[in-house]
Amino acid sequence: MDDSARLDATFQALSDPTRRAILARLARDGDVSVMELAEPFAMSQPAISKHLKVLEKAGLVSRGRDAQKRPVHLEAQPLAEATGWLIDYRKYWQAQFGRLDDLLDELQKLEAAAGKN
Amino acid sequence: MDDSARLDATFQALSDPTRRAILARLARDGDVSVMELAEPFAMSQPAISKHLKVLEKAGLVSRGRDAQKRPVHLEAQPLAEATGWLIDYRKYWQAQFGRLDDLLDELQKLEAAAGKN
DNA sequence: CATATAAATAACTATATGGTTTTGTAACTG
DNA sequence: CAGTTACAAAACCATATAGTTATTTATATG
Repeated sequence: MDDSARLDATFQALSDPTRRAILARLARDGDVSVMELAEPFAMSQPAISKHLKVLEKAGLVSRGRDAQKRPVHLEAQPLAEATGWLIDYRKYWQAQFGRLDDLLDELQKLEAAAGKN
Repeated sequence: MDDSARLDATFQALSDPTRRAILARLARDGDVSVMELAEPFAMSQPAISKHLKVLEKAGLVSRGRDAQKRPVHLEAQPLAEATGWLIDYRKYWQAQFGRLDDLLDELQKLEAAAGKN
């Protein structure tokens, strides 16, 4: 898989709110089993397993083994690559916020208002 | 469209190499007509128009009017929001970059100065 | 007015995506 | 060994996506 295809897979994986929520959960709680991940969602276990397969193909998670459980682990490398792509555009989006600290302020407002996705 | 849906649309728009190339072209050359955008691709004009519709729905481009031409303009706001989402994971991906460029340096300085994290 | 250019729209096709329910399997437990 | 838990795999369905060719619309020009 070349760089472009990896970015395809990463952005595609990030384009679903369930998958972003899974990543957020892993960032908060560390490794989590599939059942524990599925619990908050109004969705069947196989649906979550499918989302995990998408995340795994993008390299955003890896799987371990603990008895019957397959703990899911966050892998940040693709997030770094996606960020790297976006950083090339910073001169365009920086202007939207004026200065960097304005960006941070804006982010905090967005998160406070949205309750973090 | 709420924050989550906007992120969906943004990441989904960014998940295609043709659309990323279009954004890169607009960042380099400024506003560009549809025909000029289509030229480098082995793809029909309607296919490019469809990609532009995806980008426009995500708010990543806007359209002007110049005689028959509909110049395409880069809109960076959604890139800022996507970057904002990724920045929440920086502690995971920071290690991946050796020497970071000025954005991240500045981010770290700001945070250090503010006594955060 | 007739024609050319730029782009959008329509109609169609093939494949991908996101969900379901059902079934299968690997590992523990009594 | 029988049952349970945790998960994956299969089969199916509806909708979305990415492309095509053909047609239409808007604007400009001879």
